Amino acid sequence: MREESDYPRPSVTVDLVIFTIAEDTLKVLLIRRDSSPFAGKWALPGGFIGINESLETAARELAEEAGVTNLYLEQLYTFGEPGRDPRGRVISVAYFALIDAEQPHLLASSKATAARWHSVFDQKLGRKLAFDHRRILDYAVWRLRNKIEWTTVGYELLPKRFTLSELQRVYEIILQKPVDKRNFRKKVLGQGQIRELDETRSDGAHRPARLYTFRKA
Amino acid sequence: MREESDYPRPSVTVDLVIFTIAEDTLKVLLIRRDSSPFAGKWALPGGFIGINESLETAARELAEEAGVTNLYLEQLYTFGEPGRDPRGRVISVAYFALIDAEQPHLLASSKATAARWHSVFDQKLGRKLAFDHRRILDYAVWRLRNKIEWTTVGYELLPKRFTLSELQRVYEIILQKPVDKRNFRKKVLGQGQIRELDETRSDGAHRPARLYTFRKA
DNA sequence: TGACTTAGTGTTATAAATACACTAAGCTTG
DNA sequence: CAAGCTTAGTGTATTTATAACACTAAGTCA
Repeated sequence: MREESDYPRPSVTVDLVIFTIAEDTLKVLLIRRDSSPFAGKWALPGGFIGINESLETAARELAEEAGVTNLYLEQLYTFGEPGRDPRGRVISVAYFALIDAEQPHLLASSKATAARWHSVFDQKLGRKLAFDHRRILDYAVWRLRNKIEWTTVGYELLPKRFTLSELQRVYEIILQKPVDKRNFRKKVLGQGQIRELDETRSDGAHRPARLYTFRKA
Repeated sequence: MREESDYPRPSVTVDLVIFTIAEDTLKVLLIRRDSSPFAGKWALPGGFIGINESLETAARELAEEAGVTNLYLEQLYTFGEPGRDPRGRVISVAYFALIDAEQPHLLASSKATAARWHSVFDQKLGRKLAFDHRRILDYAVWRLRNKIEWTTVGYELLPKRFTLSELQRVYEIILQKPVDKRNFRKKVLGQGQIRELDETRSDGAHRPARLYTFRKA
């Protein structure tokens, strides 16, 4: 076992995969790089960690700088292959974040002008990504798909009040397959995780939908 | 976003949680610390990563130094709270490893004399652990429990040829609860992941057990 | 050779997941 | 203001997975 750390140290960064639902698709927040390497390509928001900053705090600050707050955050994986960053050895602790469907609109007014939401399912996105961010993004999508099947994390992508159809649509977008309406409603209502509100929402020439809210544990 | 890394860099280590089954319990490999901090306490095998070494390679080398080879390895989580190591900022990428039930016996003949197998369920173990290794170990046990319920990772804890009773016992030890023999056999045989061998093993005054082997995907 | 001990085997009941089609209600427009 | 449009909302039957449960089989040892 190597003893003290007089060895050269790698840099440590935090990279963020921030998802949201917008325009009927799953979007990820990317920053356009204006300098080498990968100038002109798109990258996950990321930055070096402060020497006294916890990983999660670093992730939250990064999100704020990108104009996004109030997020669900969890550690995803640590990517540390030598050579993944041409500038030198960089180990990146990737985090996975979800924000609700109202926030993305606020982004336009943020200072981070180079930040843009991209559809995750855009086939052309792969070739536009810097570093190994394609792989990180793929892993994050895989994780999101697993998680929404076994947990209630999908609610993090919706505003406080939502309709069951909206919730179902979130599942369909993420899983990229249709979901049976009756079975879906049976399942989520049976879970006891959402509360029916005394309110409905009308939007368009059809029956208004009941609103629900998520009760956190 | 912080730009170049002229900031002070944290140290990065890899820590290993190596599990095996021995003496009818789940064991973890620990190293007795002979120097400060935490002299006399037990720690997970760990070491600083080389500047050109991948995280997984570092983990495998670490295992070899501890006298263990041929392991199932997967990344567990990255622990990076400031203050988790009194010597300074140390970010540790923890790996989770399983070795089969024959290897631990080889350990006695290895050079790593300070290495010892400890029962994970020993109540007194918690207070003997250095750093935040209690937390890392708890998380690894939690992960192992989840994994054996949804995957075939449990087979990694057995030698190439094993009986169904041995496999069942692995599950009972890890889950710390009894498992129904008939349902268990139905499930694992139905999975198509193991192959029946034309061989049995006698050990003691009872009917000999059929041997099986795991077919990897 | 009889007793002991672990190996090995099926069925029934319960719970969970799936497949499937019509009525309800507000809005729009002619 | 009535007819038609559109999405909201609801129940049952089938299939599949999980859980509970007890006896016979076969080699060893005394």
